[in-house]
Amino acid sequence: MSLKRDHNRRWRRAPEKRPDDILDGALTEFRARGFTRARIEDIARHAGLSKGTVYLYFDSKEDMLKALVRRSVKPVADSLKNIARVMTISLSGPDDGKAADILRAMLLLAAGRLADPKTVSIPLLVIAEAGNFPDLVEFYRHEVIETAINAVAKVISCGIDSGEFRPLDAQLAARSLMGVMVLQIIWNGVFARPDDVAISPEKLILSHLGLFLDGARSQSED
Amino acid sequence: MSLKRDHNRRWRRAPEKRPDDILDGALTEFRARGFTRARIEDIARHAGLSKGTVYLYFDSKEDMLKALVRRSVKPVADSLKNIARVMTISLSGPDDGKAADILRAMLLLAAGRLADPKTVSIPLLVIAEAGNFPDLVEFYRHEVIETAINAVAKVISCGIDSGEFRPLDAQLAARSLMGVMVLQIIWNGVFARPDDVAISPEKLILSHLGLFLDGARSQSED
Amino acid sequence: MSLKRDHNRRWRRAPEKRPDDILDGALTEFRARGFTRARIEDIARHAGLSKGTVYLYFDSKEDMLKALVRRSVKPVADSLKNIARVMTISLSGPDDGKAADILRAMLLLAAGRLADPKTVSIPLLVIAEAGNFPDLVEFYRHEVIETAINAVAKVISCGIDSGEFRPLDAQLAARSLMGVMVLQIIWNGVFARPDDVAISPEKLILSHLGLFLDGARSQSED
Amino acid sequence: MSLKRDHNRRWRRAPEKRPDDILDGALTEFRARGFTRARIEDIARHAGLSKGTVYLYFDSKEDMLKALVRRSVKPVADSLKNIARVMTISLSGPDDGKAADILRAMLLLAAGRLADPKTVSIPLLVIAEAGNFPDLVEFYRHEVIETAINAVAKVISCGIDSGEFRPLDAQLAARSLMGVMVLQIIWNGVFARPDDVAISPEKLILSHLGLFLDGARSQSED
DNA sequence: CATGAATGAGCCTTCATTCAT
DNA sequence: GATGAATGAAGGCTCATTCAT
Repeated sequence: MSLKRDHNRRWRRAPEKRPDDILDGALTEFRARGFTRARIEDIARHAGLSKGTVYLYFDSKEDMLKALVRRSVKPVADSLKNIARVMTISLSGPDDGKAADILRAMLLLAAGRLADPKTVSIPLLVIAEAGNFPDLVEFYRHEVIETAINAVAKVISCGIDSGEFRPLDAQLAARSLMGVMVLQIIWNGVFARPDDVAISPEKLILSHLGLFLDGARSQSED
Repeated sequence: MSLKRDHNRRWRRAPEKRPDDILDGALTEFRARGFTRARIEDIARHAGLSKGTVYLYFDSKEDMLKALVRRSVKPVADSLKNIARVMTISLSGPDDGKAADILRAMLLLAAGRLADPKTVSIPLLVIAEAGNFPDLVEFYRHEVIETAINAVAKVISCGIDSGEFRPLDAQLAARSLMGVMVLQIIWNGVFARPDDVAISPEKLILSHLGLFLDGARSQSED
Repeated sequence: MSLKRDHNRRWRRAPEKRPDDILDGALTEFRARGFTRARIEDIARHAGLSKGTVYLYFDSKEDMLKALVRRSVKPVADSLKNIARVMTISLSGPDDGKAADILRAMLLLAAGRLADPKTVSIPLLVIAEAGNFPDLVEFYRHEVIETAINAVAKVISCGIDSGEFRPLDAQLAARSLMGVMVLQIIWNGVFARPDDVAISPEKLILSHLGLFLDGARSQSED
Repeated sequence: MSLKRDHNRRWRRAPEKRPDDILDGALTEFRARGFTRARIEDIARHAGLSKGTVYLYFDSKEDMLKALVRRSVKPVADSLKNIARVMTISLSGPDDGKAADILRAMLLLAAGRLADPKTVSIPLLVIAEAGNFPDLVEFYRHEVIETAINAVAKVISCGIDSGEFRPLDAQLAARSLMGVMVLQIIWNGVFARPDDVAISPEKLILSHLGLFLDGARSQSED
């Protein structure tokens, strides 16, 4: 048994996981060196494969990028499904603060994702390569950004309708709410250093939500 | 033959403005095709120069990127100087809403900048090339991000101290305030389409500020 | 799982015919895409086999090409044997026109072959890959070209000796006779389009032979 | 003066001749190793240039092949123009043997070209790469083959009309006439060895023409 | 100073060949 | 025997940079 160990360096991982392993490697390299400068050979090495092998799973480097973004969309969709569930539960609860609770659930869920560098890297990649892959940008905008903003805006609208919030432009308010997350993605993915006192996403988001909700509930004094 | 020399040459600018022209061209190309894929020849053409000539002004493509970012820092510093002036004026005014007014001035100033694509492109470029130029990132973090956040946080702190705002974590609150701007930069620079109904930066920021200020002034109900 | 093994496999031929099937596939691909660009996998598919399997029958792609040419030599040898038979028969016939009859038989036999694209492709392949396989060229020259030309030249010599033809350089005259066939091979294999009014090889050859024989029989007026 | 000799190996040849030098190198390599296996670097070396430089003159390897064929068409057109001149002169001469003289002039002109390996290589290249470049084949067929065959056929037709030749299918007869040349191109370009007793193109063609003319003038006995 | 021809390092992609199953 | 996943050499093309003019 142990004799077969690492024989000729073939067959290291379960073949079924190859595409995913490759995408992980691609993500790492794309983020570290940018799409253009990332070398297929390095990506392959991350997955314990040789250069040529990745072409058994992906047609081109561009294809990898697209698969990467596509793969990152699923979690967003799943998240939104979860939120819908929270929403349903919440709607059957007591009358006050429903929208607030849902928004909190949404943002905390998102905050949870911010901890995973793999998740955070994708939007950064899309941003970095925007100029070269307009269709990718369009896809991401539609499947992630608009989907998420609209979901938040809808909850805010409900809150306004039920009188929980004062009248607001829901689209703008949604952006007010989402902005911090974007800032945090950029911060963590681009500017944060290992030696930084990491800002807790939860704290940040609860603080933000506190300000937002108080503001949204108050009668504007301005 | 030699009579033809120097004809149909385009629009020879004052040599003193050359570096700036080149940087403008570089910015355009860097944003359109990414740093790696941008070609020196195209950058040169934007400035009405030939390939070789840009090397009289910059040592390398990398050098151009760094100069570009360095150049973009000045406006930020200038802005903050302006804010300091506003602050001084405001402090000599009536007692209420001073911090609020300063914050409004700061954000509107920033909102004004968001309209200029040239300004907006720089942070996107830094984000895109973060992996390849750590020192650039560090420079930008220190000279722009931290400077700006700290300025905002300081004003918020003043507002808290004067009782204008309820007790808040000024750093977190500053991020709450700045987030929308980051979101807007990303949106305009990456995802917005020409046919979009453009979101007015002023409206967005005033809406955001309204929520923030109301929230910051209220006694938290949460 | 293991139950599915060996299903939807295509049409398993008798293993004895494999090499020939493979060579047929190789010929098809070599002609369609050139030797270098032909892919083993495609060749294998033509024979209903998988990539690896062809290596059980041939050592390399180069080996396939050589086998292909070797295989094409047999029909030439067979043809010449047939001609020898015709010659024998003819020799026992009446005295006039013997050489002419033999030449006619030879050319018509060859003309028959010109209709088969598989036959015609081989010399084209040899021509195309001449630079890369000098030994192949040498082999083909010796086994096919020289053999055929010499056979024709020999018949012409007989015709001269018997007075049927005027004195001629038999080698040159043989080339005069064979040239049209080469032209026709090139034309059909390279330049002819599907929508062309196909030139009948028989007509062409009989016309050619008519000219040649009249010329060879006449006393030169030039 | 001699100090500048070979300085940094730049500027060896007259730049105006570069494209032609490159094409010569390409022709050499294409013939020696086939289009696919020919390496740009080797082609460049033939012209005393580096790899990248050839891309200043040609867009791609394919482009070189096309330019090569295009370049080879001009001599053919020029030849045919020359023949037209010969034809005009001949027509004003004595009545007998006009068509024969013109055909002799045409074939001898062509025979002269056969001595130049550069000329002979082109059709071989077209034949070798036919499968990969159908448009090139079409171009060559139209601009060279059909043009030449039609020119010959036209002269033969004149000869028939004037009673110089017996009734013949001019298209087939033209092929009878041209075939030897094709054979000779193939022979010289593919099968001939340095140690062969070279067949003189003139002898071959005069012999061929002798047979052809005698045959064409005689009243068919067959 | 300005030019742009020339250079050559760099990398994606293909595919013949191998070999564990 | 048969398979097809894996390997890695090879080469076309791009473009930052240099430098003779």
